[in-house]
Amino acid sequence: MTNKIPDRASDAMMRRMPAYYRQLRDLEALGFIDLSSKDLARRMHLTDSQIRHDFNAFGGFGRRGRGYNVALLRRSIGDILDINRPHDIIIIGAGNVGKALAQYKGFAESGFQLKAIFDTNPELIGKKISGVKVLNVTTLSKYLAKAPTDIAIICTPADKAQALVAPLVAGGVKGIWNFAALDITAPPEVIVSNVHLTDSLMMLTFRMHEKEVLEQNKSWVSADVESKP
Amino acid sequence: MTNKIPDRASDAMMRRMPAYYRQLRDLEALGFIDLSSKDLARRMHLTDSQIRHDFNAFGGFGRRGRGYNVALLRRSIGDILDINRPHDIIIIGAGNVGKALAQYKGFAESGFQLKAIFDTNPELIGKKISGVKVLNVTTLSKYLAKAPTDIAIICTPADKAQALVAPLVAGGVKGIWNFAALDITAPPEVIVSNVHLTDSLMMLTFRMHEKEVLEQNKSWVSADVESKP
DNA sequence: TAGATTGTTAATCGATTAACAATC
DNA sequence: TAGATTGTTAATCGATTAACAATC
Repeated sequence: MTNKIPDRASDAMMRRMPAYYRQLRDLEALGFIDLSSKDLARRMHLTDSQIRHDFNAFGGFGRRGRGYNVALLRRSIGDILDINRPHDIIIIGAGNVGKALAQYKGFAESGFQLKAIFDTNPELIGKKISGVKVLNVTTLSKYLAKAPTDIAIICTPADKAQALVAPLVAGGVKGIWNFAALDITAPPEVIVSNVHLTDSLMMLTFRMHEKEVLEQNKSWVSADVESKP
Repeated sequence: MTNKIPDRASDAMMRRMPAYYRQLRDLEALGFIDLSSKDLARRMHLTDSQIRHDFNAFGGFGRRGRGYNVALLRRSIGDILDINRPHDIIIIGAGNVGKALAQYKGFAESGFQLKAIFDTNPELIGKKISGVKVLNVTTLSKYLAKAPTDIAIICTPADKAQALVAPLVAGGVKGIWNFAALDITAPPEVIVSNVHLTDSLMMLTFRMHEKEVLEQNKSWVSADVESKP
């Protein structure tokens, strides 16, 4: 309500925001009207204190004694995430990853509208992937001049990714989601998110291995304790 | 060297580990022999202090006055991540996401070997996706009994995901990477990573929007300053 | 009103950074 | 040896949690 001027949100908080949104969307669909921070905390395995703290960083959307109105809260967080309006996106690179993302249903459900796919492969250019035309990447700048686009998803080979940044930025793209295996950099007016799919698998094996080691240590310790009379 | 008994690593540190590994792999390929925490820090936009702190949580792999041996450090971090050995993986669900992950080259390069794909669609069962057979999901338990598997990647519709956990755990799977649109839970002996692709897009629009708002506030402030005589 | 629950400040906890003795 | 750089402890910073007055 208070419409605070927020500082830049921490990464930790930013990561929680979409989870709040999903949870509230689900609860709204289930017919929930009001919800306390305590209830939400239980569902999301967080503390109620953290939830109130997070929401209050943006001004506070609750009513003392009553809790939060689910629909209002969902809309407010949607505003903060800027997903209460549609976003036009394009995909560059129609290989495995690009094609899969193009066919992915979840984006459209959240208001991300795929408008075009770009590639260099003459066999793909002119064809459609899930109803969206594949265009020649040489026409990218011309396309962006005509069709303002919020977000570009880069799914090209690693060595082609960085070169795309300049035309994208010049064309007015404000966010880049990069799946190419090499981190790209962009001027500060553009947000870049570099994704490394194998990193996630490595984090999984790291935790799997860590658990093994910790359990091994635990049993050493108990063996040690047992060996003492 | 000291082979410390580590605590559970924080999420923040865990996220840095694969990035260290990639960086060191690249530097090793480029022929680097020694590397100081300062050099690595510059390359990765971290502080040297944090890097030494991170490495020392696992025992310390450097030599005072000389820095770190790149090959040794890469191998040590590989050990910590447990990626110096191959891992067998299976994919369950051969839709868009499952198929794309099956065709993704990056996994094999990091020692993640796709051994089987499971689906319910009779048209897919028996066919191959990038050289790997699609099996009937009803044979999953039988398969796991014969072929011990480290990691399962779930790419099924949301309502099918949770039911897979029991057979996977019973079959000895130690890690689950879940792309289904609903969070799954598993007993504590198994590591689960729930991925939400749209969350990443929302974080992008969040930062894009935040930047807009912050800049708007900045110009209000400067307008305010200017308006004062 | 009494009970509930927020908004918000203070206390705590944990992660990052700084500093420097150890040592190559 | 002198210079460099780690390993490690202490200081700082920031995020999370606790507490409670405000108020529905």
